[in-house]
Amino acid sequence: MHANNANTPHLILCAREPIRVIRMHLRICITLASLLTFPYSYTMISFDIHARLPNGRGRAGTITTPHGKIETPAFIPVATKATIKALTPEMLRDYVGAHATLANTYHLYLQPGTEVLKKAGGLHQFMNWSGPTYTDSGGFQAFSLGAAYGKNVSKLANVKEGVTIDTDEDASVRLAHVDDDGVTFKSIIDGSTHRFTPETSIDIQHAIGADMIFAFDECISPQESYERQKAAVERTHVWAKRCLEHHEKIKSQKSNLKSANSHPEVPALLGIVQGGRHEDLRKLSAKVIGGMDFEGFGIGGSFDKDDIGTAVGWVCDELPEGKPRHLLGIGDPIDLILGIENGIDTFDCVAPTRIARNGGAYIRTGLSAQAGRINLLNAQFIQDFTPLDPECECYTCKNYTRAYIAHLFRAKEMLAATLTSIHNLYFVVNLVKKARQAIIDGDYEGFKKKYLVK
RNA sequence: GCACGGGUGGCAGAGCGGUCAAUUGCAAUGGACUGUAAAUCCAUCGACCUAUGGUCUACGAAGGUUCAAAUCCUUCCCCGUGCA
Repeated sequence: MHANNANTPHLILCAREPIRVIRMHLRICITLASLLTFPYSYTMISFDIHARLPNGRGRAGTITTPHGKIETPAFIPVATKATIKALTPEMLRDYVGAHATLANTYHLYLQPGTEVLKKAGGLHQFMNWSGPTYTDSGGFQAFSLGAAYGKNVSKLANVKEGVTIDTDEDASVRLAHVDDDGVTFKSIIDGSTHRFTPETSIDIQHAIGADMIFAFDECISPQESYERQKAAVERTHVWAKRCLEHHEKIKSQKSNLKSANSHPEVPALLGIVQGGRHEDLRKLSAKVIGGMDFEGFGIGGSFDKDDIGTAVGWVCDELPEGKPRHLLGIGDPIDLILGIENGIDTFDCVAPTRIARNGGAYIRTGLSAQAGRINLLNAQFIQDFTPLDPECECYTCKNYTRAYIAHLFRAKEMLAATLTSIHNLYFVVNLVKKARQAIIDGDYEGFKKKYLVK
């Protein structure tokens, strides 16, 4: 089942029947397993693969959750604080066409807190999003509020430009400190101290109530040494096991609480692979995490800016075939294409909305790095009465001009963020949808040629 | 008309003899943004040049004092307030 299909593309392309049989077999196994282990709780998720790329990695499928389906590959917009910034959930559904959202444990734990989430009836009801949801575990905040705090450090490094070692010893300014047992955070809201462990992260995520939750991992800077990367991988593996055990414990508790009319919903737990830019660490992590009983996988940590696809491929080749793979925090259009062809099923990323709020709009002419983006604050758009992207069919592009949105940005009107966020999210969500269709149609290369205009 | 107060770079507004091409904010120009610390951050912002430095022109205008003036003095021109 876990065979590496990278070298056997013909098998994938030509033999549809065997795949269907394997898929059926797999579903039966999963169903049986969940019936035997957790007879009283509703699962969780299932994953079906419908088509594959000739390279054996990329695939098109469907994740089924208690709140609906996600057709994969899919781009999952980020709703950190239970809101897609500047958008209503209705806009996300009707104008963007997104299938799911991803919220954040650390942020929702601080504000409004799990009691409010529980009383609201869970994340879906609270934010009025009826579709599938994820929560991230808070592991990333150990990085962004820790080593990266106050610095211009991205989790993407450019190896060609050289990677400097992080020698900054002034840890006092950090808002997060990691040790073997967990992470001590300071609240970004009021500075109060809070402790996250694998167990508390899982507890909080259960309380928030998403369909899919992530293990608590350690994400570190790409500037850290190999030794430090290795240590983070090992720590992440220990924490993954603890998350899984704690998750199982909560599941059985929920099962025991079962009454005739209650069907406690249990989220699916996804393990996270780390390993930075190092092939051996990535493969090791994928093997270890992939061997644990997660329902899906996240791929986190830092990457080489120029070569995300390769690292993703190392990992996906090691992960079990039949479970969904989520590439955490990656969303540049070019990276989505590279991720998909290397075996990623879902992505989340703040880039489309953050870039939108800062005046940037994706355009179709060239997805290579900066070529595929315009800055609406540039003087040249003040009297440009064309749509953001002339080839785009989103709500914003059908109804508004660059000149108008440029005016809104200069006037600091909120609608600028809304219109541009709709466009950017539509852009990436639909780019991935088109990739999915191309996989199903067997013309991924044609798709790439069309979208990778230099 | 008299008495005060004031005229500083696109705007607002510091500076009140040398360390001032002039604090700061806004505006402007460009850049960055990849599991959201982010409607944020960074750079530039008098002109020119053989450009981690140099030259010139600048703080209403014109003179003057001084080694040195946005800063002191004189006159003029504007603006505000008060009194006639």
